[in-house]
Amino acid sequence: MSTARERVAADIFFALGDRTRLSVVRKLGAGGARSATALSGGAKVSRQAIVKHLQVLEGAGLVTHEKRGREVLYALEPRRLEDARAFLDAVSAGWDRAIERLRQLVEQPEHPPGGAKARKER
Amino acid sequence: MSTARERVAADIFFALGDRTRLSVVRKLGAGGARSATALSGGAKVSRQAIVKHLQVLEGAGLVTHEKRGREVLYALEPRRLEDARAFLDAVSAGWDRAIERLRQLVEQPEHPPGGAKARKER
DNA sequence: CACACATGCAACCATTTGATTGCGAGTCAA
DNA sequence: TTGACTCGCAATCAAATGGTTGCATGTGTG
Repeated sequence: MSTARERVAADIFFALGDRTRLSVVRKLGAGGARSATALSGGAKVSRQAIVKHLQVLEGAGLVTHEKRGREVLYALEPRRLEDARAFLDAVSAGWDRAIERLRQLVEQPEHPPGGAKARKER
Repeated sequence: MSTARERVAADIFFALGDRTRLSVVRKLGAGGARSATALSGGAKVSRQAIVKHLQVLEGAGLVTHEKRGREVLYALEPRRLEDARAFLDAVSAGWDRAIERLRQLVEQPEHPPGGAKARKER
């Protein structure tokens, strides 16, 4: 039952599936922890928009926050990125196996398992 | 810069950031090419919903379609998954470097390497 | 204290998303 | 030809999303 893990993966991918959020993730990955105000500096959207995006990222577990005096620093959580990568790897691996099975069927059309799903020439 | 690539990555992640679509991707990865009707068999949504999701996936380059008689078979495009993984790797690598720089600053606050790069936090 | 700065909260808005339904058209087999 | 099956298109709709603005609160510094 990969349903639970699948939901987690969907949350992660959803969080990454926005240009503004992806830009935030890249900035955090490249430069370390920063505040929402600092992050909104180079962005084209307002600070509040950045804050909402950070909340989405944190909801997906990709980011954590820490109060530091009067400001709040957000930092990347690279383990979550690892989870996303694991999902991609799993799908890719399954696809490779499927391709291999298909090739074996094509190269050895001895006795198809059941239904005659053969293609017709017209 | 990386803006163009970032947009592509965002499209890929967006396409993967939906539970129904992610389920479709996993099914295609596990079982090979299938039609939209076949994919909607086990799903909780209608065929048209699946078709729309497949169009989103195809728009992100994650899936291709091929007409096969009266039905249309959709197949996974694993190279696009590779692109997504590459992005995750790049962010993780950048994060590792950032951590390393930070640790060096903490352990040796004497003379930072190089010049006055960008350690002006506000 | 007073001021500047950073955050938090809430209301509000336009657009997008995800999904449904109905119907017309193409394709295959009996 | 007829019937069964699959696909594509269009209209429609509720909810989510991304964004803004205004204002109140908290925090550090001179």
